[in-house]
Amino acid sequence: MSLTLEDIGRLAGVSRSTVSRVINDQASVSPNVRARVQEVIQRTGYAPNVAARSLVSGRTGVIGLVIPSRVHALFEDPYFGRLIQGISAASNQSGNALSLFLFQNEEEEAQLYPRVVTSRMLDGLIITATRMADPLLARITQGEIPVVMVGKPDVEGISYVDVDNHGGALQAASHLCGLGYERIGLIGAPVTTTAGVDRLNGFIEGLALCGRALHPSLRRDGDFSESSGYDAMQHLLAHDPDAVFVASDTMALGALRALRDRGLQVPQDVAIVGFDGLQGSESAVPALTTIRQPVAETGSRAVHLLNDLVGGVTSTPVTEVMPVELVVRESCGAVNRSAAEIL
Amino acid sequence: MSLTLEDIGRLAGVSRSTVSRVINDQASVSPNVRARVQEVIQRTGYAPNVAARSLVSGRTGVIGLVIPSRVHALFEDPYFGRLIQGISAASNQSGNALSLFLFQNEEEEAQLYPRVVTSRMLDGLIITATRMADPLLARITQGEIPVVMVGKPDVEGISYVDVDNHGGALQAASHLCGLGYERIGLIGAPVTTTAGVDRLNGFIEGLALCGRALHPSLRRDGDFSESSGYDAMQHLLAHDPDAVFVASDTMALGALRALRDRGLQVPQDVAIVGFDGLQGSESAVPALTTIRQPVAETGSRAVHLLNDLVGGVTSTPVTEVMPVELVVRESCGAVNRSAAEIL
DNA sequence: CGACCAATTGGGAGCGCTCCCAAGCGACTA
DNA sequence: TAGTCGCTTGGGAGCGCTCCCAATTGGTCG
Repeated sequence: MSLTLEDIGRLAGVSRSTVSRVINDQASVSPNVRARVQEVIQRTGYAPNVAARSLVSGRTGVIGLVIPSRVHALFEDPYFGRLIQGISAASNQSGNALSLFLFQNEEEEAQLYPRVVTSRMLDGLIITATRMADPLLARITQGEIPVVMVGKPDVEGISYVDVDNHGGALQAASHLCGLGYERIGLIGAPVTTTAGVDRLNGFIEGLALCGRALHPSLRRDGDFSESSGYDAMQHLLAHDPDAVFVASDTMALGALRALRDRGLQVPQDVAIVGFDGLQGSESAVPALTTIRQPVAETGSRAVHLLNDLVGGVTSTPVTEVMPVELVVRESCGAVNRSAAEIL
Repeated sequence: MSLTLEDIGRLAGVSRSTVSRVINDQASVSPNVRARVQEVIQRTGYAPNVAARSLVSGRTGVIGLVIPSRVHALFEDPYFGRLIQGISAASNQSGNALSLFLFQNEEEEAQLYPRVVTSRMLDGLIITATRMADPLLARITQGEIPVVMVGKPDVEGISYVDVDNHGGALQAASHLCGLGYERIGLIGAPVTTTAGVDRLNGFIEGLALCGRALHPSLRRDGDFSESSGYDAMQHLLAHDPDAVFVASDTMALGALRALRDRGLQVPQDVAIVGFDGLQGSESAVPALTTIRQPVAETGSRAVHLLNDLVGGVTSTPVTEVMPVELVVRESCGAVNRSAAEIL
């Protein structure tokens, strides 16, 4: 039914081995033989059987992307779509296929993960959206397979790509301080994630640099969902903030909605700075000032690190931190401010 | 390094063949041998090498999900996240792995698709988000591999799962007519998609049932993006609609933003009905009346159909249409209306 | 008590590929 | 001219599994 190396060899008048050499770009094939073989491959549309190939080579050409439990909620956030796009693009480019593992619950995870890893169907794994003390991380460190994480894990010895959560939050705090706000609050990301912890600490440090502290009543954590941002903002309003840093754009959208419902103006009554730089932050009303993180690039870097690991280029755990960028739009009040200054 | 059937056999004191029989749940293995083998498998954490297995069986246990070009824009829409979740869950459940193919452009698609198909890495393919006269469809019909589409293709002979776009749009039109609106407009989905065409026709038919027609100046098509909904609504406003059916929730959110920018009230000045039933439609201001489609279930059904095709249960193309449901919230004015009636 | 049968088990073959070694061949040197 | 070397090329072995057939076993029946 399907063509084999042997078939191509017969058609080109050479042996299986020679065809294999041509396909794998190995030296010591005479130019005209190479050309003849390539012509036959082109004409027949032959592609090597990946099963046979990986049976002997031990490589499958497939990398896995694991997004563990509780994603049901998380997928609401456009972040994952962007990440998947970045990872997919880089995989395509490096000649890998991408397998997606979305685990609905821990049971499924516990059942599927070991099988996936030990059945040798993957060359390596990219894992994201883990939480602290995630049972998944314990499995990883047993190290049957190369792993790169997106987002810093809370254990040592695993390669990862992270974004500068700390620096971004610090910048957000400084920006709000610099604009003269006095009662600056925080809607935080879950502190069960390293991103949540880093954004919290960066924010606190940023306030400290301006001689301020984060008053406990002006902090409320959400779970990355829009509605949790809405709820958190409602609580904070009881304590009268004049500015709030919201540790994700999706939650910031919820915060904006809460303010609108209360009839409050942004940024006049309360200024807002978000974190992520997602599509929706630009078309929000008012347009959201935010810390933009390079999501697709983060995914792409993870693929490259993983390929290095798989190819044996790297053997020790590697770490990379992607820069973030403050994007000033309307919600922080900086625009009005400078307009006022100009007048 | 890695365990093989032979190793397990040695540990259990039986042969390779017997272990294979146990793993594949075949008859004619004595109960105590079976138990002994299973114990060894459990203890060692053995999982069969998928490459070796699929080399001989011709099955890989992997299904592919293809989302073709131009998705860069589309991924903004939470629809795809939901779809992927549904497909992933069903794959996990049926013991398949899921490979994701996001093609950034037609070139990449033309290059990768044939290789993926002919290299036998996939048992079957789910394809979505194609447009009319999509070059990808021409390839499919050459039929090297079982394919199920999500969304009706514009050619015959391919299995697919679709949602009742026509019926949903018809229902939206009837609902708005029933509420007494007179100048009912449409922000359509691209007519380069069958969903766009079906929603358009369903809407026109629904108006016709109430003795109305869609005036050309009250129709404007978007491209599923929030901003296209914004733009379309701005144009429609020049023609003074009192209600608009927007053929996707994401575009409806854009339409809502356009109305807010003009200082118009929803539903008092313009009523809105969306289509999709996404998360965001509920927390929109005002909450969006919409036609809810069962996205995850659609994906799940596609996996099941594909498995039937792969397993040889089905051989002729199969078609399935998922029901949709009108979800009445605030933006259509029905709530206020009945409140007014009560008074 | 011997022959036959079903149930269970083991091992060979082969899936399509890569790797390795040996053979062929032309050209170049002593 | 004979020997040697390097470049090409072909074919055997084997990756780990499933499938098939043959061998063994225990039990049953005439």
